[in-house]
Amino acid sequence: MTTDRNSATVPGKRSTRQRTAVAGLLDQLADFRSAQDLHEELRKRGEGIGLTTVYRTLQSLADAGEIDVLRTDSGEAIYRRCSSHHHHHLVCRECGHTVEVEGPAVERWADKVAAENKFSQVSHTVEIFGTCSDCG
Amino acid sequence: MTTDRNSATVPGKRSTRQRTAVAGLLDQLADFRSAQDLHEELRKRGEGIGLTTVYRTLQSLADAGEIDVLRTDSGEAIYRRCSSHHHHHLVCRECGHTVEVEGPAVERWADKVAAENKFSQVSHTVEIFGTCSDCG
DNA sequence: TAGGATGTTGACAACGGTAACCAGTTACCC
DNA sequence: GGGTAACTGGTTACCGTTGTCAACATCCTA
Repeated sequence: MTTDRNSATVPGKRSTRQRTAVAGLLDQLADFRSAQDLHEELRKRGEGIGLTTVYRTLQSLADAGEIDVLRTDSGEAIYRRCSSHHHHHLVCRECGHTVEVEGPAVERWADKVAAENKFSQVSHTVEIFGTCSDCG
Repeated sequence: MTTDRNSATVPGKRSTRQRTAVAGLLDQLADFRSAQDLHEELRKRGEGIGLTTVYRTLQSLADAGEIDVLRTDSGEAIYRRCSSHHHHHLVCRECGHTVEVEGPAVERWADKVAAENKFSQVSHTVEIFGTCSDCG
């Protein structure tokens, strides 16, 4: 263990009850969730926390690379605590269940395509959506 | 030529001046553009057309598979006329310049990963973003 | 080709997710 | 413990997008 993953906070930020609660909830959940979803869950658990604070906290966690952000078809942002190394996702459309996947060949392919077309500062999004065996 | 690509309209829909204008503009543009962007461009060209109509037309074109839809980091939808076969995009973050790319190996990889995890009805999004040589 | 049924348009209002504001509160450092 | 700078959260504002509905255009039929 290189870092303390639980109750992980963003360096340079103060440790508050609210931030701890958001980080802690994300640690427990395996699926991608929307900000409003997380806010509702926190209140359901008795955490007094404002929606604004949830948005702010998620944003700073995302900026710090602590969590991953995806967009649903409707354009809503969804968040999930992920491992720190580069990876992609296999996400169930029904329940949000997520599997982290790796594809070294895909990384190489993307870099090659970008280079062939003289693009620089390359990033890519690769997400696979489907219906998981529980929902199938 | 199997189908008439220019002035392409959606089957079952009436052919109106506004729909023709939107489809025609998309035919001319090589880059991904937002609905508001397209609306502004059409008005600049003297086309009387409402923003609502632009949104509706883009939606029906997208539903019919006539155009591709992507989401920017900010969640805004952007649209582009694309070839009909399955492909992905290499998109310039600065100017929206787009290159259609293919990656058979990526398709196979995505299918394999999904199958290994027992996911069905699989789709995937693969987009590469970077800075093109003109903007670099 | 006229006339009507029905799909389409567009100004406007509403909506939903997200971000800005700012006064009150809290964590951190000495 | 006390000062200060960061944080919180209710509220308001924002922005992309969609719903509404009366006026209108298209297309079919006679």
